[in-house]
Amino acid sequence: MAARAAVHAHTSHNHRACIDDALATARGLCAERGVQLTPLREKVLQIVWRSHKPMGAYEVLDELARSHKSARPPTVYRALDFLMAEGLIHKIESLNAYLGCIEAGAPHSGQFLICRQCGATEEIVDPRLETALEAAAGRAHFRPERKVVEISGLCARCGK
Amino acid sequence: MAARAAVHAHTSHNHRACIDDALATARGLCAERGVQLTPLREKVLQIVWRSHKPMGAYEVLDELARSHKSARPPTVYRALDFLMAEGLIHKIESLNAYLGCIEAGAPHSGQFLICRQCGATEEIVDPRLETALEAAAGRAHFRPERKVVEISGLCARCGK
DNA sequence: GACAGGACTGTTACGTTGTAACATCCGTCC
DNA sequence: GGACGGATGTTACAACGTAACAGTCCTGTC
Ligand SMILES: [Zn+2]
Ligand SMILES: [Zn+2]
Ligand SMILES: [Zn+2]
Ligand SMILES: [Zn+2]
Repeated sequence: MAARAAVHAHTSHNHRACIDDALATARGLCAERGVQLTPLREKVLQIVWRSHKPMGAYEVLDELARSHKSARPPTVYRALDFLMAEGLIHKIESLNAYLGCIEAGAPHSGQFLICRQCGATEEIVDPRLETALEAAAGRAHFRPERKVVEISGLCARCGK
Repeated sequence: MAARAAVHAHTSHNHRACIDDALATARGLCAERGVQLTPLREKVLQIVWRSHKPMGAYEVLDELARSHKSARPPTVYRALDFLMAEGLIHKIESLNAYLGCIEAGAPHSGQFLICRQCGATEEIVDPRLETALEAAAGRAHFRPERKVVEISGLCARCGK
């Protein structure tokens, strides 16, 4: 797998590299696992990765339909479901939208920082926060499986 | 404000007391703030509090319509929006459903433990987790405003 | 080569969740 | 009385998501 640059969603950067990296990683993981990253699924992944802003399913559909006339809601949702199952994208529950995963291959629920100003959403992988979540659940005698953490506010750039 | 029993959502308890307490607290807070907890809004709050399972807006609507023939989606969404604005209920984003707040009056984003087996959802107010969220955001130079924390899994009872 | 099975995609139709926009009602203030 | 602001009534629609069945394509088997 290609080395991953430490890019922050809200900063300007060579986003082409983000996309190429995500696609290469996805191809590698799917090959390893013996699942099919079909052209359709890859195209949807590419569309989701067009930016660091979570993208709604119908927005993906509109994009997809430009090159794929037969695209319908199930087309998109099936691809999104596949990509989520393989850990290649996340759903942002508070926005009903989807975002490329920056740590594909390492199973995890995402932790997200969503800028309400610019929309850029950064996935963080913070072991201390993960520990705190486990501990909080443990104190309540709860066995956690999926952890949704979505923090909205202002990113470094928009926060002045 | 009435003293609040430390009740866990998944355990059996005198739920009537939960409801009475929530309504009393709501009336007190709205009076203090000079906002109107109208009969309609109070009824919706009561319906949301019927259980410790998050309730969908259309489920609320069905209940409400039994006693309020003119109820329509906007009727319910306006009441839910008011109750959220006053911090009397929370929206559970991962379920598109609504839950009574156990700490009304103390402004906070909720932290929730959602049992996938029995559906009971417990709101926790865990200062250590809160601190960890703030710290994680801070390390990313992010200024948090709203924090969505929804942990799904098995509650103490369902986890065997 | 026929054929059964499985994975993927096409297609139609519908279910669920949420909102815009405008009308009406009602109490308060001048 | 008349203007206003807050709350509710009412219609229509937008946005998000899924069920169900049909077609395609590949592959393994006989
Ligand atoms: Zn990028
Ligand atoms: Zn991720
Ligand atoms: Zn209770
Ligand atoms: Zn609360």
